[in-house]
Amino acid sequence: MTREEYANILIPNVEHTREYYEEKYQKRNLSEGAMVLRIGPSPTGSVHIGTLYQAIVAEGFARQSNGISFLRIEDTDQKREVEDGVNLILKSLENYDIHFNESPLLGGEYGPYIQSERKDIYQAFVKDLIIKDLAYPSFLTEEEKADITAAQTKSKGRIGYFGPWAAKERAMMMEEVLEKVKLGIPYVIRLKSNGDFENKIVVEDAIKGHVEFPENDMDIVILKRDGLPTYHFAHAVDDTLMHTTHVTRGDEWLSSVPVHIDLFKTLGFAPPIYAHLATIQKESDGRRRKISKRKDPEANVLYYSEKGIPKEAVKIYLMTLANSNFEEWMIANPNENIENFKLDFSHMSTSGALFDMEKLLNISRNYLSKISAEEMYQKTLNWALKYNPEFYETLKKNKEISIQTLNIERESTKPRKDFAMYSEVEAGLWYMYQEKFEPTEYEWQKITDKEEIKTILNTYMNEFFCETDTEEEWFSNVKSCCDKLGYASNMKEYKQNPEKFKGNVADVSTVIRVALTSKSRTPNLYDIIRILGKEEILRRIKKI
RNA sequence: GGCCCGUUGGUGAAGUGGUUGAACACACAUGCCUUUCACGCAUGCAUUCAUGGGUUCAAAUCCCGUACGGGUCACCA
Repeated sequence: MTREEYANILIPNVEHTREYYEEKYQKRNLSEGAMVLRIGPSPTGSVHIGTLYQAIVAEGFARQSNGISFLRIEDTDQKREVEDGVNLILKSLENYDIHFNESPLLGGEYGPYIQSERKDIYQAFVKDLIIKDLAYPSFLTEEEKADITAAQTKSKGRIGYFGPWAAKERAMMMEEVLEKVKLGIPYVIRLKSNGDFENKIVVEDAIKGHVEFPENDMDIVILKRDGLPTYHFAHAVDDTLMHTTHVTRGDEWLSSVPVHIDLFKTLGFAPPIYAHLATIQKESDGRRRKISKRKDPEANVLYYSEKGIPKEAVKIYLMTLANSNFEEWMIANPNENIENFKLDFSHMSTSGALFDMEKLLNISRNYLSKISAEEMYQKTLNWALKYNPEFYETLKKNKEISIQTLNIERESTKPRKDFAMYSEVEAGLWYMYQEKFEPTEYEWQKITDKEEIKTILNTYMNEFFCETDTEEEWFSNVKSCCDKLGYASNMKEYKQNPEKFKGNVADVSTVIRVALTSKSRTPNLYDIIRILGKEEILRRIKKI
């Protein structure tokens, strides 16, 4: 029996050969320096913040080098796959305006872009390795594996399937193997590693720099019982056939690099450039760890949608984590599109950053303060449609007043920074709506005496209020009102002799403010008065 | 346990042997401005770069040890 016939029995029904696929996926025709990067999420649910981070990085490098970025769904673990997982990923990334050149939806010359649809490709390469005696079937049961690990732990040796531990199965005769196959004993295919643990290999990681490892000598599984490849094998085959130039991925993969180098060598491939990104971390109970979807709500990108944290802010924040010089660049180029920032591996952190919600919200506040009131309204409306239907209706009904209110002190060089999330907008707008103004309490400050409040409001409305006043006129009228009632209209004078006055202009303004809005903190009172209009003001004052 | 990576204020960090008395941003504190709030402005916040040694005229930067943190050692990615 030839090795080819042998391989055919071990991996039956493989349509094409390795040569066929190598011929099919020709080198990409790209300009000098063009980078090809990929992002390979598993369809295990909604997108992780780390996946978004990697997507931004991969897409950015590709775009800036006139290269290619593509999305490849890594669904070789069918147990973990969730319903509609592929769609969830596609939608979330689209929502963040990350545009790949190739993906399962867009297609492309190097597809399929879903690993489970590439089964034949992997098997063709595995078959080739078996023919060349570089891979072999392994019938090891769970118990046998556990026994090996136990023995290795006991003798304080290295853990894994290598050297003496693998010798027996490595040396198994074809006949013996075929007999087991005939009996229906399940098996996987393992790599027959030629590595030597005593040898050192050196890898130049684009981020971590010079890293030295012992050579891999583990006979790792390359094809699982279900006929699908392991991550390691799929990585070597796919990134070669898809002509990836730079593999960006989380640094939890760093210690797998020797395995991957071994695989590339055995397959006769040239390895790509690796760039291991530090993972985003989270601190809990005084310990740092990788941010996790299971434990940390903010690890899930859906969280930001729900809270109404703008996607633009999330992207900016992730950019500050990606490149330490990004923030400075952004301050120096306030009107530039962030996509024009040139990413650079040398400015990427080698150690994982703690996720900083405060910082994100600050970025968000700045971002939202700079967009137009119209845009702010529209974005809030979009958010509310999905997450706050009641507020959506109110917003829709009160479009003009909402935009006017959102515009208070906005179109200046130093706009207000009231909102970090769309979900906060309601708290800043409700008191402006006629039908919603049913305050449960008034936040009176220094002046709380009912009679005094009444006096102030009546005097102001009857003698000093004029609907057509400019802001200067308006405020000077407020001051006149103060003079009449024994309050200081000039703050400096008041500070010099506070005992000479009942209070000051701030106290009087506050009474008017609280009477009209129920709140002690609001944007500019003059603008609020203009927006509400005389009729509504009178109604609100009468209410008190 | 083996292997690997990391360690500069509360946080992200700049820093590549000598204008660093350690930038910048967030947070925090105080003050100023001010009709509230927000904005803005000013000041403060690491006598020191995990730690011990070494090299050097000179070290956060180079070398070695130690400690601590993280990752990995699956038919998961």
